[in-house]
Amino acid sequence: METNAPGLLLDRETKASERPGDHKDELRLWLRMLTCSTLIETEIRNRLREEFKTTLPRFDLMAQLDKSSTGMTVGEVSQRLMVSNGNVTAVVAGLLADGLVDKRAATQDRRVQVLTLTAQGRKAFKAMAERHEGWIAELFAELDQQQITQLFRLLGQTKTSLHRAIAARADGAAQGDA
Amino acid sequence: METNAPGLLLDRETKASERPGDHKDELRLWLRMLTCSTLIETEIRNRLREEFKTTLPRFDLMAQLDKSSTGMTVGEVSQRLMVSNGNVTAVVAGLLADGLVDKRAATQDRRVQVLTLTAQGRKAFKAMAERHEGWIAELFAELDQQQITQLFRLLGQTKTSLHRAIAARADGAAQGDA
DNA sequence: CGAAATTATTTTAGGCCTAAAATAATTTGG
DNA sequence: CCAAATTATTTTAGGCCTAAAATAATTTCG
Repeated sequence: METNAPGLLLDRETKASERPGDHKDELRLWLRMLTCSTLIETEIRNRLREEFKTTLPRFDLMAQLDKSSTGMTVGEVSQRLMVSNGNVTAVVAGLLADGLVDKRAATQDRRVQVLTLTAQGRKAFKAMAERHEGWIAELFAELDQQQITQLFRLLGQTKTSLHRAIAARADGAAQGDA
Repeated sequence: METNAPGLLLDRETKASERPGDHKDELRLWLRMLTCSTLIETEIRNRLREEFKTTLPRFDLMAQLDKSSTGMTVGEVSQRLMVSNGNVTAVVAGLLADGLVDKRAATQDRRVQVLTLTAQGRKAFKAMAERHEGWIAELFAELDQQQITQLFRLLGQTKTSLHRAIAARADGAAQGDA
């Protein structure tokens, strides 16, 4: 059961109580998470390039559009992907040139550009998404279902913690501005 | 204790046994991990820019050099940071210009460029590293020591799984070449 | 109504990053 | 020895990404 026996792992990894003001564990955790993310991202980039001659940003953008039947605005895509508006504009330009995405001004508010996948885009995405899902499963293959669930849950708590810490600091900065 | 009561979370998240060939859980896990990494990375980039007028790649490169007393070659830094040699060359150019890093050809093998932090670079890094460690702790503040340890361990297993899957595919490709 | 403020997107300038080609130095094997 | 192969780094061309400024359209409110 791997019970965290005191005197073994814990002694070497978590003696926070003995080191007040020390936050090395959090740092090590972050570096390890970054390593995992980078390994996955790099591998997926390579495979997308080799098998589909495309890039991760393009794939990610198409994935967002694929989830929406009615199309999405530049701003919505930008928020979902956590990238700038200008970046969406640029990536969309490439997809437009390849006929994978359609862009048109909304009829009621002509500031807004609505993006949708073309039929070709939907077809291309479907093929890529299927392979992509398999690649991810391959990469996580050594984790069993329980570990996946556990990791998913811990990352959920991490996400909550991050959102709160980031919001708290943004509030502080806004206060400072006033 | 959050015991994973069947019928609640598990029913919605992990019915892999009922969906053969389905790998949605791994995909969701990856997307959540990516969200966490991106949130942290973006926040750290912003704080480094606002408080120290520097960038994450520069900070990361200085962090590597700081850990080495004798200096590191371009290739070693490139491997540790998981970026291309060319990228190291470019980032180092900026740090050289700012007097934070020193670069000199090794005496015994003049192909090799040895990088070290200057006194100014070490001092600047020390100040940033201290703040950086605090920021990371802040971001993970809502996780207790046990959750940190657990997450660290699960990510360790993930890392192993990733390395094996990536190596396996590289081997396959090498076979295919022969 | 119409000027000012707001909102959505694009443009611009600049840094990061990669793969592939080029350069430069060293090692190897005939 | 010396030509070929190898190794380390840099250069090049091009895509991604951001912040800030610019543009364009809509909304608000006096």
